[in-house]
Amino acid sequence: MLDVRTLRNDLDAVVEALSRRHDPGIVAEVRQAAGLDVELRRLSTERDELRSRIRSISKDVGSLFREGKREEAEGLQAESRQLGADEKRLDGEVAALDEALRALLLVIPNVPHPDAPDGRSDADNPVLGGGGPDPDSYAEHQRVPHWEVGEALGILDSARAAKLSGAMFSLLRGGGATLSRALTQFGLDANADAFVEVRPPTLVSSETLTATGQLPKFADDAYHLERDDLWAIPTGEVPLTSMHRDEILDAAELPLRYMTATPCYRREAGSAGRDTRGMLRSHEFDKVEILAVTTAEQAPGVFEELLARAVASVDRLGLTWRTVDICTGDLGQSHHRSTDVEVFAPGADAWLEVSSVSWFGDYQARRANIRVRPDGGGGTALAHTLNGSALAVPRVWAALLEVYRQPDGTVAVPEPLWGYMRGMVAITG
RNA sequence: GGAGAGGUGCCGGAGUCCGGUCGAUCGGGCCUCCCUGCUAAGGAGGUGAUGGGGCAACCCAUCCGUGGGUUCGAAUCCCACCCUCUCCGCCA
Repeated sequence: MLDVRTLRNDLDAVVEALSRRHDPGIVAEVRQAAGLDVELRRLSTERDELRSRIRSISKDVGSLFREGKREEAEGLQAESRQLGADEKRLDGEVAALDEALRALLLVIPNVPHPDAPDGRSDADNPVLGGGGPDPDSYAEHQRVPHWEVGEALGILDSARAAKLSGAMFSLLRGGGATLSRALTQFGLDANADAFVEVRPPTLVSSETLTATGQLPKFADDAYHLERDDLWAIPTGEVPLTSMHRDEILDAAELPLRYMTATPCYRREAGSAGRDTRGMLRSHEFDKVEILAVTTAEQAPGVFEELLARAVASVDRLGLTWRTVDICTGDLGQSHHRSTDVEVFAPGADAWLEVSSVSWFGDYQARRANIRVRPDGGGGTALAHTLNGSALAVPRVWAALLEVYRQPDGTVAVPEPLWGYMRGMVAITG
């Protein structure tokens, strides 16, 4: 959520920044919010003045009664009753305005970072760099899509997954299941030097899902358990960010770094028919997430660190990777600046997004009310939050199946994973 | 799921029966200063958040789990809900 005060003090700058998202509706919402804010302050000042008078009259009533001046006190009571009626009416108006303003602020997206490249869609995202084998260097036997490789080896069973839960769920077995778990462990171990492992709840309250920005705007994308009013998390970012909700942190203890391996649940409401084959898009998948809570000053450096870590893991696995700078039109609602990491899947002949490293500025911290007390003491400031996938298990799993497919149809296990595979160095079905 | 106890400031803990001078006693912690070879002990003062206004000193409002209600006035009375703890039940 944006700071209303920036709308108040420099509306033009906010409008200019948000217009880079190339969505005219947003600008209209911002202007509307600025108008509500003016009205809200006018009315709440009026209300506060009334309250102040009521309080002072009430004090007088108390002392008059004690002095036995009953009649005088009753006169004041009548006056205060009158003021009370006005106060109640005004307070109702203020509450309604406040709610309207908050509702609007919750759907207005974050301002893009000045360095975020301008663009309208993912087609405009510039490639920043890359590594690993040349995408053209892959041999014929590696150009088989993972869903065929997996089904042939009997380690991916989409039919049975559909029997249990419907389309877009996956069921892994044997070496496929082990490989998936190995990737999770590998992703955690790669970051354990600097990140505290957390095993959070994966069913969370509406409040928690609002803090990170999924609610209210993207309710259709998440699974909701109505009876208990709980939501299945779409990413580990959700519980990790809310861990410090409504807390004031000491600047000296920042940055806080957390990592978590969780299942992620997504309804994929707008993606029916896209990537329906294999492991590329699924209602439930595993992911290792890394996250940091920082001061504003620390944020840019930590952003680079998270990105470097996301890249390091796929690079160690021997995959072809590239980083993509997310342009203003493709930036997520809460994102201030984002870089994606993609790996090349020679069988599917596609670049797969395996990580999105994002800096949220104070946008999430304002929703979540995560504050920082500066080193020398003094007033609090909002924290900055950043996160990224350290390892999105199914897509890396998919790329590995294709890249490491041998001419005989078996899949070699890359060396960094050997220790997690119970001695398996190849998946032979 | 059943029964009971409880949620107050950075922490502990009063206040709630009997509404007013209670943003809140007291203690601890923390900060500044004084005293003292150092440290400890001792003494004095200070110490919340949020919103609004003001160049500033400062002023106004809100906050005692949350939301309603009663009242001139609510931490205190009434209603609903949430959470924590203890015991019982159930259970990976």
